[in-house]
Amino acid sequence: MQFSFRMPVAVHILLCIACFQKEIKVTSTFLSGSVNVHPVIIRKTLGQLKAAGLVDVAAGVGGAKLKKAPADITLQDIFQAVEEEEDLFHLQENPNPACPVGRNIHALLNGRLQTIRGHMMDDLRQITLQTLLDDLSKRTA
Amino acid sequence: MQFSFRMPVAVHILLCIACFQKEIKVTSTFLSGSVNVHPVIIRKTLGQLKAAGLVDVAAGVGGAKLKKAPADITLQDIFQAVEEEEDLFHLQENPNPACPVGRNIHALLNGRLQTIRGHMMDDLRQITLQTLLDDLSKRTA
DNA sequence: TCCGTTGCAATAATATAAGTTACAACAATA
DNA sequence: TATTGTTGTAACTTATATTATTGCAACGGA
Repeated sequence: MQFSFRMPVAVHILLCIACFQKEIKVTSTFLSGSVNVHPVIIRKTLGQLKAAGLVDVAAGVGGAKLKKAPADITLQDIFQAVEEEEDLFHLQENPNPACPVGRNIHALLNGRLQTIRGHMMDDLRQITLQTLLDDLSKRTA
Repeated sequence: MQFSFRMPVAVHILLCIACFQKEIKVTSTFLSGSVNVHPVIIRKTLGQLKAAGLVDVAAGVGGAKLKKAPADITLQDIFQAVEEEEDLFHLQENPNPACPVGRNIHALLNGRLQTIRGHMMDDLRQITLQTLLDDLSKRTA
């Protein structure tokens, strides 16, 4: 059990845009070739990133560009743009209210799991696109 | 996208055992009634908890008991007993090696995401079954 | 031997994600 | 204006993972 492609794919997309937007027109077909994911998934993800204000996508002519500086885009921004779930774990919906454990299990776990999710968000916020770009240029040097 | 029932269900099971093991024989049928999950799932989960050394299950006669003190069972123990995945996110398997981003995306993300997962484990380790039992008795008082 | 239970396998049902196809709308341009 | 390449969606299919269900052998005590 783990999170899906989405966030990593979105990061990949944004890195490609950051690297190539000055040289070429970054289309969903181009991105599809680098990420190796279907163009429609790319467009859907791009749409979520656009809705989150992270990128601009040219309507007819095509091509995506970053809307913010890489240092101002965090993994938390990206995560929240593409993942809609509020909870880290799926809790069983109908525990038995006649059982003291069943009656309280949600209350016991919810707060604590939300706290953990909050820490995860804090961690994601520490990583910016610029961090990754710097690391990338080190590796390609 | 989120983690499945498993961990919360396992926690529910262990709490029920802790609460009722002195009074009654805690069978998978009984647990099924409180958690509201199919008995076979209960037995499977119980099997994982047994393999992890957290509970003892009586073979023919039936009934489960804690094998360790509630203060010595952490949510991390439970999580690891029932979730086998190593990675938090599913990375795209075949990015394009001809693209500098595609060639390095795994290296860029893997370490950072593992660190985040490590923090999550640290958080889970801070919560013991005893913590939850104390909270539970406050709520039922 | 009978009974309730566990352990396990096989299968079905369900949910979610990803892939695929099709097509309207858009903007540049020949 | 027609053409071209692209985006934005919707509908459908496929793949995968999780949970539910059924069936049955094995176990241990009454």
